[in-house]
Amino acid sequence: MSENRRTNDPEGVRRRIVAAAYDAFVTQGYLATGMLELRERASVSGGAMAHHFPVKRDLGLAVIRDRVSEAVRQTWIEPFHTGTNAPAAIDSIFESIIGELTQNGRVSGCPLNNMAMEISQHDAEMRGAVSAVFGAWHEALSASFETDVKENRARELNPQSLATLVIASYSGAMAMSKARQDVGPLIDCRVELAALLAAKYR
Amino acid sequence: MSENRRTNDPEGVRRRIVAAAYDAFVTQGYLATGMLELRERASVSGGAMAHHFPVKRDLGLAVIRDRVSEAVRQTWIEPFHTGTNAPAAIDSIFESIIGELTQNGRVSGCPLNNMAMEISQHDAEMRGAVSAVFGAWHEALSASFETDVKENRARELNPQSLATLVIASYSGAMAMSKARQDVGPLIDCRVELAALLAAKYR
DNA sequence: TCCTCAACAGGTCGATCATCCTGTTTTAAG
DNA sequence: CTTAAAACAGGATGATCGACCTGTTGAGGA
Repeated sequence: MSENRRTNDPEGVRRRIVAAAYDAFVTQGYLATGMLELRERASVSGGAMAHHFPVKRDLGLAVIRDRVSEAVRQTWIEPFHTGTNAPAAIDSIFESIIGELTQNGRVSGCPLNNMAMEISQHDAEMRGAVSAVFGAWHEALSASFETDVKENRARELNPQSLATLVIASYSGAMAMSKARQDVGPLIDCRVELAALLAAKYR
Repeated sequence: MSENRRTNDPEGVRRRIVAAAYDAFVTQGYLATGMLELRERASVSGGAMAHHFPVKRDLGLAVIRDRVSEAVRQTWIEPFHTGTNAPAAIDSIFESIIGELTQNGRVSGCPLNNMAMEISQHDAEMRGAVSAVFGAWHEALSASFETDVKENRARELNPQSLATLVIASYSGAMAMSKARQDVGPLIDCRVELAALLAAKYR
């Protein structure tokens, strides 16, 4: 009956906060984003914020575990379950990411890498959460390489170290592209990785 | 005659501030380091700090232009002027960095990459300074590759994109090593890059 | 010697930060 | 229906941030 009935939607409020925090952390950084700004972005009161995330650190952990890991999974793990071989999937991922960055005009960087660089020396638990996402990413890639070796699509190939190279070159290229605000480094790495993988897959 | 005679050493004070800021920015990050903390680290008064660096941004620019660029030059550009070919120099650089990180026990990351990730979306001028260092780095590497091609030590090689791959994979591997606090990713990339370059240089 | 300004000392300022507090409303168990 | 706890509202709080202020001391040119 009362008009301004109080919202009582725990999961929804929590999701709104985490979503707003993910956007802000990825585009501006963790430290550069204040809790007050997040309250406004998510349209929640101080009481609601304190209830769901008493300290900022908890929110950082939730963003990594819920959103960042999901983003990595969708863009870098899911494509390897479509049946194609690893080089084709990798090239397709680079292509779509370069396309997205080109059309929206600015490079905000790899979400995982952004979080990793800023927090890994401050908080051991957040560093662990970031490390776990890197681990899952690396595992998916190396498993894909290993499958290709077992099914004789490739040979003379170390799945572990090659997966590391792919992840590292992507992360580094994204960092360079972010610093230059230009997708050139990503394009270069796409070409070089494609040539490198083609050599191993023939 | 007076005992606590005031120090009057502009260059010295400035160098102490920039040195302290470089250490702090690289190990903790730019935003995580306060001006008060830097005053204490460099043992300078608020007046001296305000005189040399009225705003924090000026200090960030000085650190990038004086220290970060010099660090990149010493570790990643100087070795290519010793006469050896590019792959040998690159492998040697990886070896020494891995050795240093292993013996001092912790991974604080690539100074350039640390600064780049944190500030490139906040300040256009600092982003430009970071971008210039990346540019010098890339130019030195690609010039070294080009020399090797001209003198028939290598062929079928794109100096530009290959240089990007080397820088990106190093930066990315350093980011991963920092997140995991383990030099494994750097070792993997060293091995993979050595094999890749060996194939192009035979 | 006088004088000007860079160099430095020490403290202060408002703003913003993350966190916490009291009080009220909703939910759900008993 | 009662009641305890979760969910939320709307501030308040001390700490810390970057920036700045007035005053003093040094160096160097006229």
